[in-house]
Amino acid sequence: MARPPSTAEAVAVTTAELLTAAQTLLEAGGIDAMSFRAIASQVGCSHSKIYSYFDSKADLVDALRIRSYELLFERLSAAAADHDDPIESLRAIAHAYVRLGLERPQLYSMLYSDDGQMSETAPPLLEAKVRAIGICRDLLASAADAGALDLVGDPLTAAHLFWAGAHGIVQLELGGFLVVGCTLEDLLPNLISVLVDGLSTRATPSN
Amino acid sequence: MARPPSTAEAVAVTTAELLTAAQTLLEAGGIDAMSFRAIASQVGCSHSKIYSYFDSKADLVDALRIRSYELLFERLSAAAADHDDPIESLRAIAHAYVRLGLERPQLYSMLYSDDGQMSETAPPLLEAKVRAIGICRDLLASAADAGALDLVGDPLTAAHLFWAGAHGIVQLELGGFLVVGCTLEDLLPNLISVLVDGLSTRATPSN
DNA sequence: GACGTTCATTTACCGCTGTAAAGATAATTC
DNA sequence: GAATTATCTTTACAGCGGTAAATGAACGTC
Repeated sequence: MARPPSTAEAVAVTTAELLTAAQTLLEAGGIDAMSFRAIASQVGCSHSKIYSYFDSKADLVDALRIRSYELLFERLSAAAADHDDPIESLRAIAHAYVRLGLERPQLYSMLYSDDGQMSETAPPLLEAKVRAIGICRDLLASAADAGALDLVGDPLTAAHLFWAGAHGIVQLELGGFLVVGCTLEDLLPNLISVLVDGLSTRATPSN
Repeated sequence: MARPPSTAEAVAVTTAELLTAAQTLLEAGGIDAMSFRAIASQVGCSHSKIYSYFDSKADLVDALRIRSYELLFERLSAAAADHDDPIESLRAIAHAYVRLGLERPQLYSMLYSDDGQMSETAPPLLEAKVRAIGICRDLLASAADAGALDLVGDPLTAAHLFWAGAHGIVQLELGGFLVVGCTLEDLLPNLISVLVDGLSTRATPSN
């Protein structure tokens, strides 16, 4: 009777194209360079077309956040899989986390920029976060089970301490907050050993 | 022979008025509510007048950042002065830091929002940061001197760990990143004790 | 094959932003 | 009062996110 709507596939393809263009612009020129007009120009369409795929700019940014959390998840998973010892895996994911922040600062900053309040796309965003921090929590639990760590609190709280510390260090570095005399190369190993030591009731100093 | 330029006092007064209006708007309605036109409307002048006192919006925001760092410095100083024991002062400033973030989220978020690159007003901004973190560094040094803490690294690095951890926790809370089952009230005491314990070679578990 | 119908896209417009230049005002000296 | 100069307001502009009307293209039906 009428023209059938686009297939879900076609929509997904276009959505991915838009997100890729947005990400490219973001990483090349910062958040201000990621305008609807610039995205449209990049993919060769009008800016109004984007509204057929995202209700608002906040929604597009949320979708880009989810995508970035999945990238983070992959990086952390790969880093964790490189080691058998859970403590070594913890070190590895901490380094991988910081590395992502340093290599792709604009993408990283976007992860934590709260454009006003939580948007409607919040549930999948939360899932992406939970999966990412779940890696850290599971490693801590494994380390505790294996006796390599005497965890005082629960693993989830401990994982949040790792998360907060790693994020804090990255943000201090990216924002130029590190006071002269203190470098990220100093901070990261210190943070890891301090957390590993401090999270144990019987602290055993490590390197 | 001609109209004399405004006195430095008058300029300072108007500058302060503009900053106060900007801060009010920021804390009431978020960063988007802090437009030049809104600021001008608040102080009763035209929006272009602001350019006689700040070269750009980035400069105005930088000035507001410096002002906010001074507020942070005062809060931390007051918190530290409340105790004789440097370790207790450390706990106090950590709580004061987090409290400021929770009480004034918009102001706090602005402290760490890097509008593009470092602006021209960077030097005074850096000074404000150094003064703020200096409080923490001095307390750590005092604790180490008094034998209350066996500091492994130098106090400045340790202070950055406190800073990074506290900032990370605040940002996780403000951004709604805390996974269900983990609250800020759990995290903050944990962070403090973990850092205090972990920063000592001979860790002595505390509450 | 021409016709409506329906979706997809473009065009045009709105109010807003930061910014810059032009015009008006106010304050001083002669 | 005239001239001068600093300050302020007005006006204008390009770009933004967002919306609605106008256009274009693909389809099922006759």
